Amino acid sequence: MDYVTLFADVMLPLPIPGTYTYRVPNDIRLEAEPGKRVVVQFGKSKLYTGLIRLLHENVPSGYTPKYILGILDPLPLVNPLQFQFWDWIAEYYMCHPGEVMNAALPSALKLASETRIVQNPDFDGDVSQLNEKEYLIAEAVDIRKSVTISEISRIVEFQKVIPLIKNLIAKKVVLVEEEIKDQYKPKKETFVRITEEFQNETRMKQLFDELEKKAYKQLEILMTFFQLFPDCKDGTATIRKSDLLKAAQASPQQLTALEKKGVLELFEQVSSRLESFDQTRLVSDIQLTEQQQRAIELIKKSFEKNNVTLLHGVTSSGKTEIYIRLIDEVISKGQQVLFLLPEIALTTQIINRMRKYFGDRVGVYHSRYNHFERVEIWNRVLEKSALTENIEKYQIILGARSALFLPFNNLGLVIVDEEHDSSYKQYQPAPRYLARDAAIVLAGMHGAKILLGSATPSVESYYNASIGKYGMVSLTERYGGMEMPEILVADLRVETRRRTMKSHFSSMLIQHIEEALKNKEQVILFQNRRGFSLRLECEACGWMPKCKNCDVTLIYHKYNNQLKCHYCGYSIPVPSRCSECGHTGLIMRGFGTEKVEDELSLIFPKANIVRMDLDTTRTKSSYQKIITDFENRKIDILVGTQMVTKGLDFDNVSIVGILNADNLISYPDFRSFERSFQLMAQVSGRAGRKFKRGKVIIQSYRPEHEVIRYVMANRYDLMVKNQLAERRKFKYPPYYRLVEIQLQHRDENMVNSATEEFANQLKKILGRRVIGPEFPIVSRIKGLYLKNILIKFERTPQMRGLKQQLKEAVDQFNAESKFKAVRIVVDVDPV
DNA sequence: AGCACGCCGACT
DNA sequence: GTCGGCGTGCTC
Repeated sequence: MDYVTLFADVMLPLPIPGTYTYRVPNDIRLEAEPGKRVVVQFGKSKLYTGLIRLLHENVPSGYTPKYILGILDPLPLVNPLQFQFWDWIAEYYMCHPGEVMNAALPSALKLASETRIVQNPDFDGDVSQLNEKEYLIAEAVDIRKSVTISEISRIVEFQKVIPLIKNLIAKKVVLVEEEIKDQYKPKKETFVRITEEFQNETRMKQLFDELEKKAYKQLEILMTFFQLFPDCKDGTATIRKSDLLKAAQASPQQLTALEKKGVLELFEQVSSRLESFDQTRLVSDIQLTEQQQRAIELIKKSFEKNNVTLLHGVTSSGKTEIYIRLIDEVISKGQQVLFLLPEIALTTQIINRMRKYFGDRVGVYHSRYNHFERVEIWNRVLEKSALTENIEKYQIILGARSALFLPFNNLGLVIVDEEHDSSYKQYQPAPRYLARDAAIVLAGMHGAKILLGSATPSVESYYNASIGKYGMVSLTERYGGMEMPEILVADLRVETRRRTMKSHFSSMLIQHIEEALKNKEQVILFQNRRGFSLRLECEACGWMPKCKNCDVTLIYHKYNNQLKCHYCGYSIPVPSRCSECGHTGLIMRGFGTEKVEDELSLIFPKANIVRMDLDTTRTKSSYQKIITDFENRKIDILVGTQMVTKGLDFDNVSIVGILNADNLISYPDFRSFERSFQLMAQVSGRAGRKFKRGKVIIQSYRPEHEVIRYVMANRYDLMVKNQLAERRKFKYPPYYRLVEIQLQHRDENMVNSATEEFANQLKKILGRRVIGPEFPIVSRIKGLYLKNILIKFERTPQMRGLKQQLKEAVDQFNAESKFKAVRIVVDVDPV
């Protein structure tokens, strides 16, 4: 039959502009569809997974298109709304579409030619069902253990590789190596069922009588089984062994006894990696306070007029119950909900809470999941997926910022909790997007409503609400009538002068901790990361060991007794003498992690002190253990970084201490004032018990500072007012939009002159909107010198055109100047 | 991003 | 005289 040749514009996961046109082979032209993945050769030898964006019949001129080598998906993996969203991100955040694709697709969906194929450990060696070519590949894999796709293409014809490998995977002969790397093994669980012999009712009755006298617990196991499956008399009723034991409160030995008697039989079954959860509570059972009830009504009312509503609720005001109610209403209409949280706020506390009400309809998506779990989640959001045809779809996704990219097709509501959190901004690599803002755009494409929640909204969102662009609903009372904590400031100047400081602890803080411990109450101490790190310094001349690649001092790590750079990983053993003056007296500077513990335990020898920071929470389980121990009151004092401020609710904390408020406030950034307030207010929110007002102690050398005064008075409103005035005056967001342009090169002079010239070029089109060039705080990273140019755009409709001009200027500078080798990184709306 | 092509320094 | 450094340009 004659066809007009079909062509496909394919998007590749690479930092290149636009799409590339490939020819669709006639034998698979019916399978081709936008949104499906294809394997294509790009360049001399590389194979990539691309996505079909568009099918057409326009014969390209000037080159001969290559063939698509294979179509990977029976059904589209990406829907048109997603493509529209990706395009917006690429456009707005000035990056390449391929970079967005890279961020959006779970890596397990992007097999490239260097993906290695290995033998499936379950392969029994039976090659009888393989055809000749499959056999050749199987043999190669057997002999060489691991083979790349391009190597296989030397064995068989290039175009046939992908379908052949697909067949071999289906026949369980080979695996894709990434699966091995991620320790992917299908999860197997033991299930229990009644043996054929005992499906006979009289036989079972007989057994019951026997067991009643001799082994009552075994009888209980059986009774529990029959209670769970009251009308199942055949062998189709199965239950997870662990579930049965739990329900019957029996031991494995007791179950084994039944197995030996031939009553029960155990068998293994592959189960989903994603845990299954039962809904144990009904949303309608939530008892809302009057305040919460009112808030829900106000939010709904606000949604009638505004797409975006800001929920400004003080800490512990019960925002979660409000979210749950709103989510319930949206999913009952058959729509999807996206609930975004900052990564470190995605704790089991919040996840379990959602699962109690929504069971298996909640999916969780964050960085602690491996590639394969992510693919499963993707497929359970996708409207039509071959993989999960008969599995219940997720209607609610609880996730960190990357959850924005899941294949939603019918969003009704997007919630961005802790919307002020700076970790919503992705900085490295591109796309450098701000998830909160992108969520608003995504919701707009779906016609969904957006709820931004925070106890301390960002200045931007608060401003948008105050000018009527967003709706706003406030919760001013804490749940259960809990009072706002009392905030005290320990004046470190006075305490230092009077010599009442013990190491880094003021007498005021120590006194309060003592009292809390006496009352069996718990304490949280907060220290930001900067303060936590230990540096080495020469006593005599002040020299500090620096990284040879980066413009930073090295950080001491106790476990391997080395100094390490936190930017590039460069590390050296601890030097014994100063390399400047040769002095041997090198001392530790900074309030290091162990030091806090050591010194605290000297002051409070009986207290159980645990610290929580990146080092002690490397694994998911260690993090969870600290939380659980703290909840169970096994820990008296918890010392931690930002981590202790997010998403955790403890009910026995009477004292919260902020060890050094000053290094928070003194950070040289236009947001430092806002950030310090948010952080201190958030940490303070951890204080308070059901029947007792909590206390917060802020240690500072500058207790008269405005931020501290606002925190003490709990005056978020004044903080914002102050900041808005400042930002208007100095041309910062929300009145102006920032674009930061960073130039990078390993030669310092090159960066200097390039930035100088580029800034001058930009000034020609953008005039006084161009600020700088200036060195960033860390001016060299991984051997590259860095210099920034900042652009301040006013918020007018013409801004789009100017941004377009900026983009052109960047491309032109990249392509034509003598500074081609200088890398340019553009960050729109830096946070 | 990756890879080939292409022009300048330390080695068989 | 070659091997290899990474600067430059292209990939459907």
